[in-house]
Amino acid sequence: MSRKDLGARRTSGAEVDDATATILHVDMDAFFVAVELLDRPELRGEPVIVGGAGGRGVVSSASYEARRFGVRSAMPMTRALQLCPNAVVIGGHMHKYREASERVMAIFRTITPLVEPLSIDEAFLDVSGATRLFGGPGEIGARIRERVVTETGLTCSVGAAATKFVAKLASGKCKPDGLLVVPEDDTIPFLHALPVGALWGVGEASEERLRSRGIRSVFDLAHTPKEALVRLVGRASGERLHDLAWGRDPRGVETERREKSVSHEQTFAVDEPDHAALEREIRAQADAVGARLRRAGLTARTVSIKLRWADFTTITRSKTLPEPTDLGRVLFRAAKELFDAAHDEGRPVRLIGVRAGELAEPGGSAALDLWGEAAGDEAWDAAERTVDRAVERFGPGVLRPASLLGRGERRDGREGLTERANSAGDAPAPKP
DNA sequence: TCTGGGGTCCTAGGACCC
DNA sequence: TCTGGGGTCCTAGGACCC
Repeated sequence: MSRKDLGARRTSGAEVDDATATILHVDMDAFFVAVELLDRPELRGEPVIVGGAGGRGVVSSASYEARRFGVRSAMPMTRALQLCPNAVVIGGHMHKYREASERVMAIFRTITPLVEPLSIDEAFLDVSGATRLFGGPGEIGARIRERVVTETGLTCSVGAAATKFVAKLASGKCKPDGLLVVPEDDTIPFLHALPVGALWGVGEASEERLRSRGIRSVFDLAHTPKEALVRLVGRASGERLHDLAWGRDPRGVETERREKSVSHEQTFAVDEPDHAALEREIRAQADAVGARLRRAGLTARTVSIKLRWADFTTITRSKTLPEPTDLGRVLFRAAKELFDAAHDEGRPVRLIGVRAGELAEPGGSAALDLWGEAAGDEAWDAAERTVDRAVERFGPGVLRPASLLGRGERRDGREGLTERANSAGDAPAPKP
């Protein structure tokens, strides 16, 4: 019996009690490849790989035909082509995948507003409030699968369970093009049969450490004392793993998540030894990061750079800015400082990257930036126009000159601005 | 085989303050 | 005079995920 049949059987009727399995995990099948095949139907049934075609490319997505040869995502392309020399390699088109992703997520949102996109090609849905309208979770899962394929031409797999991580395991288990409901009562036997590596957060390193203590299955994990796990993999992971092994996962479906950092990085086709060339790359990356911050209406308070040498050793260097910023110029200045201190002239660099962290909605700080930009040498009315711009950009509720710019709020010691700003906020003031 | 680009989270140590 | 413990912030590195 194929997995597809299994999925169909499991949800076909009354024999499965799905009332408790109200969290759905929907995962698109070989997503990037599937989107490409919409434009190139003649490749259907062939081994197809989406990924970096160059010497240093890796596999992003592989068709199931290619997977039969052992091709996996994140595998170096050279290796993939050794395993499967006849594979058709397609470079990625992220905009197409993003568009397709939006269409699919929109379908989910017609079922329930409680949708948590987990990545470009998967999402959690809380359907506990949708059962009256659409039937049980199994029925809803089937409906979603049908709608996705008829409306986009893409297939997906759906797992349903009482908790997020079991739903995700379930969708993985019935892939591709399947559906699996794990009722709450079946959770423990379902989990305990899995290898530890199946658990979210157990990668190669943890799996190896656990194996060294004879812990191979989730059953083994569940029957290992929590403190022993903590000693093996750390406090947070140990406690979480122990909970997961007993089906405990209190996380709800969260519709809003705010990004915590924005970054760009680049691996060179050939290692780059030239300091000036590397600096140009950093400048371009810092500008791109700044542009993204401004578009998202965010500011960053930390800047980091990442350097990977020819031998693949990787370092990061970071610093906290005196003021949050969304300006590429400011990000670059900080990044260049870090780079100059970290790079030995002439040492070949494989990868370089810039990241902005500690993001915030620019309640006060970005408004302060605008003030600061204008105030350096500028006249009073220029500063006033800046306030207008800030209000226009962030809304009147955000800018509160008296409290934002009042006593001791400025951390850069530009006293004159504080003084003038105070006057502006409190009462009309004479021009200086 | 030789390892992308975008992220998140955790740990640990040192500085600093109370 | 010498010593403590806790909290917070900053930095670096690493595991992990898609």
